Amino acid sequence: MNAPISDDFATTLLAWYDRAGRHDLPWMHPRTPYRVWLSEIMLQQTQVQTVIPYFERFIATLPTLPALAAAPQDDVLALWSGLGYYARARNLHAAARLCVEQHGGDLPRDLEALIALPGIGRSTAGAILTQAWGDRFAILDGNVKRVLSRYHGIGGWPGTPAVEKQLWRLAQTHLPRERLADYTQAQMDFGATLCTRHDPACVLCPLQAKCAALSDGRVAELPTARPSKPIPERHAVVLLAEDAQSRVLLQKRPAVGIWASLWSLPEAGDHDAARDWFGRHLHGDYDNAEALAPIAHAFTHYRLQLQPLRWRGLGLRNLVHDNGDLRWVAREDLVKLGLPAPIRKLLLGVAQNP
DNA sequence: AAGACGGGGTT
DNA sequence: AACCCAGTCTT
Repeated sequence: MNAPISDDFATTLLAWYDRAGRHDLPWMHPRTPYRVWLSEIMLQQTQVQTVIPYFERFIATLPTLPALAAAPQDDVLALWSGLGYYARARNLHAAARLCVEQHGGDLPRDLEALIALPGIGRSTAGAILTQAWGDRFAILDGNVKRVLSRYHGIGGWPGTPAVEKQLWRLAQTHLPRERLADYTQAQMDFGATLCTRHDPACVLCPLQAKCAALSDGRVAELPTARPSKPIPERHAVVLLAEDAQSRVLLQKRPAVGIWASLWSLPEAGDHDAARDWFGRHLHGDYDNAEALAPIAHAFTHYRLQLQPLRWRGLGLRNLVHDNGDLRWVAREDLVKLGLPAPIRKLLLGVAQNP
């Protein structure tokens, strides 16, 4: 199956992009491979308006790929702090170091070589190659899945391999011969601003005459939603220990699991475990704790209830101090570390209410 | 094939 | 409260 010489879908989308698309996003000026890559990683599962301030801060601090490669992981995670999906930051960092070792400090201009880097899958590789160099590759992100599902009337959850394979084939078929960077951006903008999940602006849509979902009255039900599952709830106690200088005791989380490699408060599964941890690490009276307001934090796959307990004027037991994963941190140094969003919020709140 | 992985926004 | 979003990685 060969792509048509001139695809009406792509031509129409490009014309729409010229008058209604976004042409001034921060990573477009200048549009370098490194900036495109960083933006695409940040944009995975995250919307443009959320990404922009993080991108600006990140690129101002680490303006080049070699600068990223040379940075400590804690600095990279601090720049990512609050954006979520922290594996993206760890993979980005590792990939930058691989580029320095294997590709002369540049991002490779090759689909398979890009996919071989951690954090870059087929869609992100295509987005990088089209936007950085204008090469001819397809993308298949959430926007494109939604647009193609509707335009072609494709049912079935796009997360299933059969549906995804079909969508990839259609995405490939529609590729224009020219203006690949604009075409990639056009699809994203079209999905994000016109062909939205809820209440798409079909009345304004330049593809309305050929949209299968619109003519069949199936716009609202395509693409098929992910099967829903019950969300479990988990509870934990977090220990907010302060020393005589009001520094906070932080612990680096393990390299795997939720909030991997971020700095957080010491955490225990329940009060017995919290008391045990306190006794082994700190001088003072566990029962002298001040119970702060519980924190509710929602993830995609579970809900977390955190009970913060606060002590002041504590010291570490001599034998446990500083094996690398425990650290007293001054208030003003919190911004230098990668903290989970709810922990950062808690610590900033405590700082304002001493 | 299914689950893990964050946080913010929308409805 | 449920669902969604510029996905990728692990098992």
